[in-house]
Amino acid sequence: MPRDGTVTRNKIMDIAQQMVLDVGLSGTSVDKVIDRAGVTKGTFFYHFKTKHDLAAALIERYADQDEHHFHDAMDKAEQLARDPLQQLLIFVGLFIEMAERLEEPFPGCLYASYCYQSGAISKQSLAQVERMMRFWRQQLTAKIAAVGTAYPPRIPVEIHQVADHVLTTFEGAFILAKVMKEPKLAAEQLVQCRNYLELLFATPGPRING
Amino acid sequence: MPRDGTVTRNKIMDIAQQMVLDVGLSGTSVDKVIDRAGVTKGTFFYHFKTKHDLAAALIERYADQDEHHFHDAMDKAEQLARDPLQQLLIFVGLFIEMAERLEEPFPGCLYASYCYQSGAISKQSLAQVERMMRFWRQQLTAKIAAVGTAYPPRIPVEIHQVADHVLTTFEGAFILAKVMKEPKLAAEQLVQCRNYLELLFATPGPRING
DNA sequence: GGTATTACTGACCGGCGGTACAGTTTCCGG
DNA sequence: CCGGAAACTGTACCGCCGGTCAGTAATACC
Repeated sequence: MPRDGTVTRNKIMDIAQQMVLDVGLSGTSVDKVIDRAGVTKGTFFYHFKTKHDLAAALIERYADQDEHHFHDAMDKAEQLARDPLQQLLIFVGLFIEMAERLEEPFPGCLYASYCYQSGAISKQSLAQVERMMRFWRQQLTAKIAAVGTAYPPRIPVEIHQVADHVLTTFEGAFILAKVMKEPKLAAEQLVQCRNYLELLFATPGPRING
Repeated sequence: MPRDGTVTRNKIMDIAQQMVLDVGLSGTSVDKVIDRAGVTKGTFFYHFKTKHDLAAALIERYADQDEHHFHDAMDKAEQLARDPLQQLLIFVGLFIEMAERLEEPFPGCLYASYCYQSGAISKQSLAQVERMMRFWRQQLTAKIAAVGTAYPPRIPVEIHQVADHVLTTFEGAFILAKVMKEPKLAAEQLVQCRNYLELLFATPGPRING
């Protein structure tokens, strides 16, 4: 047998994540996972002590990827512009571009999946989800605070609530897109979010759109 | 035994809905439901042919209540103002008031729960969820279209996408609030949504906030 | 070339899951 | 007061579920 077990481990995780996003963690049976992955039960429990262990591994990997996506987009945005408002709008714009590329009804967000099964998820995995949401809030709050000093908001707002609205839009849009079977919906809703940011911090002067 | 079975039936449904929102449908076992409801298994399957039958009954009842809430709020808004923009802002405002009253981390939305378990839910129940979301879209699109003719949007938008943003905010905010354990978050995010509507349709003239 | 370690197999188990069903109590119309 | 429907009970069934374990194949190292 080959020596590198990470291949098998990743295959199991890929299939499991797919299933979790489809039927939830409780609905995802080990039997079905190993069946689709083409491995035996012994293999599964060699890589993961328990089913909760798998769930923890899934959310950890997902959070890692998420954090990388965030930094990639933010770095890119900060390279493309010096003005904080432009950076913010570009940041959201990059995710709009990504969302626009989606053709089929995409799987959804693992954070939301865990959230709506919270009673069946370990405290640690739940804490990981919360940590990631606070990460988004913190990072975006910092950026938007910088925007706010340069461009006074046209309506008095709490900066961190504006930051939260970006994540809110993500999570909400995923649900709408899934239910309505309209992949484009995610991008459309992010556009609304960007519109809000644009209007909120727009200088009253010349013109907004162009 | 009492003749009115609807009491028992409702008790089962109440407990089941609570559990579904906590652990998902797959995680909600009939055994636990009847245990908490204090009835026997036979009783359960007298009222519901199958577990999927219960799920269908739950979403049907939920949709009914949802539709009533919608109409209640819209009727009230239309009574309190004649201007469509004011009606729209009041409509959202009424939901903000409701959300502000929440003290503890509230249960969440059944639509979202079903959405993130779609593979384990019957086509009919899923169709019901989709129908309700299209109901919201349609109703709000009509109202916002009226607003749009009176107040030209400051950014060119598709009206139905603006309508969708209200539902998007609801669904997204529920998730954030649950994960962060901040009940107030739902209200805060609806405020952001109202801000967007306000800014989008504001007359450029005198002032927005007051 | 032997040995320790890693990667994997496949059979097995106790329990809980949803479901069926035959019987029992309650109540209402006639 | 009696038949019959509605509401409910108790139990038994069986498949699937998460998890265990003893064993085997392949490789890495010495």
